[in-house]
Amino acid sequence: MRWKEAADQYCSIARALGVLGDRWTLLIMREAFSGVRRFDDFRQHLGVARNVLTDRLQRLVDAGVLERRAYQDNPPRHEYRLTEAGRDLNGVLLALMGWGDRWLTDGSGPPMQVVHRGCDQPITPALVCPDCGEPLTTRNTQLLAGPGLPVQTAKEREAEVERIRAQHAQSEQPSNTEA
Amino acid sequence: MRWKEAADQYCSIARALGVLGDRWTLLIMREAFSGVRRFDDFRQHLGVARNVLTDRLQRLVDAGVLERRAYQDNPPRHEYRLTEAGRDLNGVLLALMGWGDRWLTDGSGPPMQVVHRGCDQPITPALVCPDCGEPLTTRNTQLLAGPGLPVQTAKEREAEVERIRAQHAQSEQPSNTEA
DNA sequence: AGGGTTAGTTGCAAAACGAGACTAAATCGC
DNA sequence: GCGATTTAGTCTCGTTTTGCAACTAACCCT
Repeated sequence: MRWKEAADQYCSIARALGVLGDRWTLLIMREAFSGVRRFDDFRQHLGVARNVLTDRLQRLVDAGVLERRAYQDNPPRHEYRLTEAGRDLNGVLLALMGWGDRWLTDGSGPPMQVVHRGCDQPITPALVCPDCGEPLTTRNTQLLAGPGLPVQTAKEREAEVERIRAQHAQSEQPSNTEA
Repeated sequence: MRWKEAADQYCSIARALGVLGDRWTLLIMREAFSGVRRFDDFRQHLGVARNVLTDRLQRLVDAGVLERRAYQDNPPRHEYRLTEAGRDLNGVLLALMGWGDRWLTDGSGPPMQVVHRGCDQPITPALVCPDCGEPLTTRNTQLLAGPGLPVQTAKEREAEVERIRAQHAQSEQPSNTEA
């Protein structure tokens, strides 16, 4: 995959990563969420090289995640603001933060905490079924082909899943009572 | 930032991205979630270079997200399996997929759909407050310093947030009724 | 013995990145 | 009025990281 092809894949994760999937982009978004709008502030907070920052901001603007707008005319100066699509990345960032809190802690607790206005105390955001409110896990969810997946592709994937499932039989044999 | 420093930052997003934040890693995890365990299957599904895949798998094992275990002895062959930390990335991947579904669609609908066993119909996972069940947005949540953040760092950040908030006053002036 | 399978390693060329110098246009201090 | 400063970049160059293809290793099948 030569990375332009990300958008062509029949997978929203791949598409999303085509926009967001490099070392800096999601950190840039984190800064944007914390209110940063200006080139030099992004640069200093992150320590990212100028040319790289230029490139990433441009991509994010192209992807419709940030908006470049003038905040003064003389001399012309621009700032980068979250669009609605950008604001909608909230969930991705919270999910990442939660995972980091749970698995990459140094023992002193989370560096930052989410507070829900109204409840007014630290929470750990939960990913739930919008219908019944139950938390979603690997075991109680399933990924099925949607309308955006061509039938041919769906069939090929189904066959591949079958082939791989067959491998699992082999691995489970060595006296493993484990799931 | 020279990328070893990710783990040292007082930010769980940065820490998480220190493990997951490159072009391939989250795609590798997507494959792992779909049941893939073997080197050559990862390689063929993703089209990633062998040496890069070797490196990424090793990092994921070091990070405790995947586990490398033998599935046969003669010749020795290994497979890569999700650990509990790996399985817990479910939320991150679902968040990414949801965002991609909403903002990077080609008009034909989502390629894949989440089905909650029990409800048995396609859902869009929701990120909610675990206490009251209300959906979390940028506007009804707040990030505050947690116990893992040194007081000195917290103070510095507070001052910086203040400086940046001052910039916003300038931007809002040009006859913008917008929030 | 020859070919196939699986999980890599190695070497080399191409692309991406990092650091710092440099530019442009206007304002600030004096 | 003049040099320093601010902001948002661009340019250059040396280092890293990738991608690709060839090769290795250890075993199986026929």
